[in-house]
Amino acid sequence: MNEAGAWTEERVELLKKLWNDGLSASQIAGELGSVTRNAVIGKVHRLGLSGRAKSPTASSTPRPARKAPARAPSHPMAGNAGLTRGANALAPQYQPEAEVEAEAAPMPSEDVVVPFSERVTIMDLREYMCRWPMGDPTTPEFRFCGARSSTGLPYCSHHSRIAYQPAADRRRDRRNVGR
DNA sequence: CCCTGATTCGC
DNA sequence: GCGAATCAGG
Repeated sequence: MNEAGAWTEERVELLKKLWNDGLSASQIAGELGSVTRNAVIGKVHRLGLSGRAKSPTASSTPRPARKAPARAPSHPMAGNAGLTRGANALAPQYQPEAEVEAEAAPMPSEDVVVPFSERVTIMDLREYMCRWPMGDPTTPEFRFCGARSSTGLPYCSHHSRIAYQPAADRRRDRRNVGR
């Protein structure tokens, strides 16, 4: 029996295939199962596949050898509270590369349903909150989406798609993202 | 707040 | 060789 988590020929081939196809490490990890995205990335690098189609900024990629916390961080970052991320195996989006669809609707007036509980006023608006305007700005009932937005972006992932009109999202069968 | 890949380093 | 922890960017 093949041990789950062992890099067999099949898994490596699938890994290379998916990686070459443009899938993200987390997605590949989710597809393979029993492996985290870190494992996938680690294997990818080990195979020498790193950099499938990333920015040419590689030239300016100084790798200052980090300190030496390695795996035994005597003390975490000074003042880091609630930052418990790390091996997050998730499958968010999936974009092969040529997913053209004639789904270019004439802009459906965002019939998106945003929970009121999510809506916030300018006072409660945070940097990481979606600034998608909702309602009439001239009325006191004007609110913002308030959903979490990718740092740097003014809107949440959902409204970003509407704002920038990239393309339709392609759902991907997600497996157990346990570990 | 979330995600992405890249790198390091203990096992 | 493997992968968690961590970094750095988006």
